[in-house]
Amino acid sequence: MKILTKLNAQQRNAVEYNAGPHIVVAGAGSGKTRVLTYKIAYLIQEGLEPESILALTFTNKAAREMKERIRELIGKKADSLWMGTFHSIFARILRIEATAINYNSNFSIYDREDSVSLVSNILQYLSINLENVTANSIQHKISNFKNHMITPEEYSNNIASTIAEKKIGEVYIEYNKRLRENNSMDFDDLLLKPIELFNNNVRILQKYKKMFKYILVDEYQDTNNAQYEIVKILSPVKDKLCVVGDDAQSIYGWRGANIRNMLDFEKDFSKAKIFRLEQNYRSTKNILLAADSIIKKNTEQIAKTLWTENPEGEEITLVKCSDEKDEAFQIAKKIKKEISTKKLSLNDIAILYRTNAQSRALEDAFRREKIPYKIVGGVEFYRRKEVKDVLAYLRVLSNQDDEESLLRIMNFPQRGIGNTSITKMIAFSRKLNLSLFKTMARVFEVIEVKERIQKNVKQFRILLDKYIDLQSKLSIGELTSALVDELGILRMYKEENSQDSASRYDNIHELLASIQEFNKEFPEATLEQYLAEVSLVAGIDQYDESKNSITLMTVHSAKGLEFPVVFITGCEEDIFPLNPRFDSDSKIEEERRLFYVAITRAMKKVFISFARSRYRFGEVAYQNKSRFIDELNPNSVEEVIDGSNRKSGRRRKGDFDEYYQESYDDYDQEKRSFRVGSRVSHDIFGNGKVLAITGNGDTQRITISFEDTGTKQLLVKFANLKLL
DNA sequence: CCGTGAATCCTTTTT
DNA sequence: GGATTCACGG
Ligand SMILES: Nc1ncnc2c1ncn2[C@@H]1O[C@H](COP(=O)(O)OP(=O)(O)OP(=O)(O)O)[C@@H](O)[C@H]1O
Repeated sequence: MKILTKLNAQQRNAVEYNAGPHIVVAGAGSGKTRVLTYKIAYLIQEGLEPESILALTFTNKAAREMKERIRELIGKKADSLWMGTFHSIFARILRIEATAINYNSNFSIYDREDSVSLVSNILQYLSINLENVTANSIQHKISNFKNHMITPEEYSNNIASTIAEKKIGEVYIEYNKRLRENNSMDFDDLLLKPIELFNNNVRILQKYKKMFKYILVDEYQDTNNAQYEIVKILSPVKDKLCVVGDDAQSIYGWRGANIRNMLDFEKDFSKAKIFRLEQNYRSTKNILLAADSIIKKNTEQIAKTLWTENPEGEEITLVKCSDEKDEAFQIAKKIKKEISTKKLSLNDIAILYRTNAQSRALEDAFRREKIPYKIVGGVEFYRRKEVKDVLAYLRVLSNQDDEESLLRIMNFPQRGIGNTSITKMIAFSRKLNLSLFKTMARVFEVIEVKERIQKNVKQFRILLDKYIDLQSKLSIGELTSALVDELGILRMYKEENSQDSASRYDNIHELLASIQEFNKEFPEATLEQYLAEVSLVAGIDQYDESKNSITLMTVHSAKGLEFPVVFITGCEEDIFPLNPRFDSDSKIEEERRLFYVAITRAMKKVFISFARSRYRFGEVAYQNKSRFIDELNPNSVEEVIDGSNRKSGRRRKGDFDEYYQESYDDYDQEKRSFRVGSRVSHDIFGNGKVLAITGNGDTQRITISFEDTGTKQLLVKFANLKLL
């Protein structure tokens, strides 16, 4: 079998196994994805129909690439595989079966922003105004409930205890009700509704169980309870199920991912077989040594062996910086040096960070130093305001019940329908139990709305009707161009003539081009299909490898990727690991896994940078080097050459605190008494060590790690601290 | 009633 | 630093 020759013995065993449920548990770079890819090719070659294979990946990009690899191995048959993310595959199935769960097949998919705006409208509608509770935080909570499969009723009746929680329960109930009324689903529904669908419709379940003769799941360590449930319900008659994952790379716990799915696989699927892969093909010995020294510090994990035939390789270089600008500049310098001395291409280099906000300083430096870069994630194209505005039009044309989208465009571009009028129309529509869209046609009955504005509404409704009608006559590309043209959106941005509006102008052009392109690829595609596609694109899906440039992204986005050279930036307490102050063990362990993921993206060389101070939330914060740096095996790390003029010149890593301390006074003459590293005492919390000081004057805050009570942030003004 | 500039809040990671 | 809310002038 030709396919199997590209695999080592352990990989081959996993690929050939066919007797029941099995799981491949293995460390980074050991070829888990490769096993899955080859297994699918192998199955097809052995005569299984590609239509009967369901393969679930974490990102659309991963699916696309896997499909491409399979096509290289076995040809066009790969095209009829069911391959995609959980979200996109089940959105597809939900559209087919929508009526069974009382939805229409043209339902809209709400992203986080849409959901927040819906929550915000509900808060107003129910006149709920809670201290310290924002629409944002409630949306967050609701998503969390859904990820843990807690229904609104369950939450309200059994979990909510405080008054605030009861109120949140009310919002949750109303939120789900509105989604249904809007013929819309949020991201989480795309995983919950299939469960509802299959549990309540045996015939539909049987249909899909019969259809999917083999199910394969990549990145199984990051599946949540709902995804587990889906796999469990659908798992084929003879348990032809293969999942692969690495518990040490589980980094989406905050989103409901449950490592237990992985740890309990043997219990959950009877006669499950475990396969292990132990040879790493990606990284140097040094990088594996460093990665291992990190992950060893976690208590909860499946023990794994990982070895490589690759050379020892270079040690990790620590880059000590004074602030985020210095960091960016030093990295730019290192990049140029790497490229010139090792004849690397820009594409070989990735810059990773913990939070998107960190990209700013890096971008500035790369622009100045003329290093071409591409950036993954951040504010994604399809989430930009101007793009979402146009998409909202398309969503209304496709689904008139989508009230959130309708509200978004009601007065965009400005047509003199203000908030007051909209509120009146909404009140009218609630009273008569009509959709807002239907109310628009009867706006003359809404007597509270001024006559002049009634006319505006009516005219707007006529415009929408016209395009709803045109849908069947024009291609989606033509339709959108005509609409954008009639709305005068491009003209509007052109006339505004600011830098901001110029980029909006470009983005609308780009959107139109992307629609045309989609149209060319799928000439028969409907508006719904286009919208479904764009609602589910992630930042990483738009990653364009053909452009010759370095890549900037979060560590989360880098999952599953590999680069010859990796820079891990901002390795400071409070950034990476982020927010250790509210910490539980499980959270710090997830941060540590994230750091492990970061290191293991590298094939040949890792740089780790950290800064003494950093501009954050509008003020300068003094930073401490990340605990993860100290956890690295010293043998895997190069001695630090200190840039400053010191007598000793050469210094070992680990003396950063001292270095820090000396220069600290330069920054803050007044507040000498407390400095990072100082030991202090507090009347209630006891003794502790200062981790960070931010801000000035009355708002100056101090972060202290107390011996007994953990890390706390206090206002210096009130803390009444004594220096020890 | 609408649009604009100032004030205020919040501030992870993402399918 | 960015988004959203608030107050005021048109
Ligand atoms: N048998 C093999 N022979 C040669 N190269 C291999 C082999 N197996 C895997 N590789 C290579 O090793 C690298 C890592 O493989 P892959 O991405 O499948 O690992 P993974 O276990 O999924 O990694 P991660 O856990 O980081 O996602 C890839 O470049 C792949 O081509």
